[in-house]
Amino acid sequence: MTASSATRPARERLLTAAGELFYESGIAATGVDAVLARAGVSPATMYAHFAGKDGLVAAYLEERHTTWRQTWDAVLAEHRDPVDRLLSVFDAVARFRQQQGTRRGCAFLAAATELPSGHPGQRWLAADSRLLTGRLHDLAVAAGLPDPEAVASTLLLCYDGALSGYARAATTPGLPVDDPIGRARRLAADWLATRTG
Amino acid sequence: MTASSATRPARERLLTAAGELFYESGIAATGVDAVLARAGVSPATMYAHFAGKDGLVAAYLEERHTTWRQTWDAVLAEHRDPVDRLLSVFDAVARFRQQQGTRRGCAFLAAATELPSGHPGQRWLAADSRLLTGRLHDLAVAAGLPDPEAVASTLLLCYDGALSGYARAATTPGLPVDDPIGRARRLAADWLATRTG
DNA sequence: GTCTATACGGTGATAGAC
DNA sequence: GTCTATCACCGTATAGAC
Repeated sequence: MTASSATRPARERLLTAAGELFYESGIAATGVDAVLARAGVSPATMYAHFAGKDGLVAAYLEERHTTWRQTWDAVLAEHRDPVDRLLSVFDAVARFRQQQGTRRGCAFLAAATELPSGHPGQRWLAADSRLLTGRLHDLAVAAGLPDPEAVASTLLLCYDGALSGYARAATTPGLPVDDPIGRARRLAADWLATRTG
Repeated sequence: MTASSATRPARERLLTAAGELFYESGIAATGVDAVLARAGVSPATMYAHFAGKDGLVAAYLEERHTTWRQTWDAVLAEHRDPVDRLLSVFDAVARFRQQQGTRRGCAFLAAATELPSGHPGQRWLAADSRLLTGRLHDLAVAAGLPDPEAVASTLLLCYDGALSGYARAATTPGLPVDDPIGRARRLAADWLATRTG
């Protein structure tokens, strides 16, 4: 709190608090007050750094997008086999979730349902979709697979399905959730096997 | 339900308006005022029928859950082959979306990200998850498939992935979306084929 | 850059008449 | 049952001092 305020700038503390609260409780349901209280920052300071709540939301999504891309980059660098590189999206999101300590679903899909059209944060939802489809497409091409568009679409479908499983689990007590990401990876791998073989 | 009353009851008009606005614009982002204006109903009338906004939200989710289950029932009754019955969840959701004229993602997954814990509407999110996993499980048993829990989880993963595709498309202009439900159905069918053969 | 205090608007909810 | 009118609150944003 006071110690962290001496070490970390208000802007960073705001982004951290926003990331936690927006992700856990939802964007629309989280008031600016709650973010300010958690960050230990006054309203005026926030408005000196961000263009209102919308700007704070956009900055939160941008930071999350950047971190996610870097995590995927790191995992990608560990693999040389073309199919492993294609499937790395699942390993990367598993690592990302472990790093962030997240337990709910995809922050970008969640934001897609909450943000009104024209919101500055929309840009990062589109960036997430394009990063996923673009990379998966390119990796499919590199693997020499036919119809790389279909490969990207199918793997994205598995990816979204896995993350949606966590969203369901968070709101359905008792629902058995056994490693959706691992399940999605195996499903995608089996499907790829029928195309490479 | 019937046409006996001269004018459509206020309660029904409210549920219709709520269904359209909550689904299209999000629950938290939609004010009660907007629902009242679209339904042509006064505030007091709404509070005579529902226990506040939370009650209206819960009633909206309940109605959607009921309609969805009935649609699935109807599609299920058209098939006798065990695998077709298992895959009917995709045909049913395609028909449901056509009937409702929806273009966005899953209303229950969306609500899962928006509703705070303890909200009366949470019950219907859980009901949706349990309906899906329970039926898929039973249909897998009826089909004589091994590990019916895994079958249900994998098919639910495909189902959620397909609907998430529409959520992405709604917020990412230019993203190619070619029949996610059909893609999910084929993916699930291929995966089932490796288990039945 | 940061804080305290405050103004403003919108939203959920109620009272009372018809 | 339904409406008109109104209230009370909370969340967003700003003004001015340090």
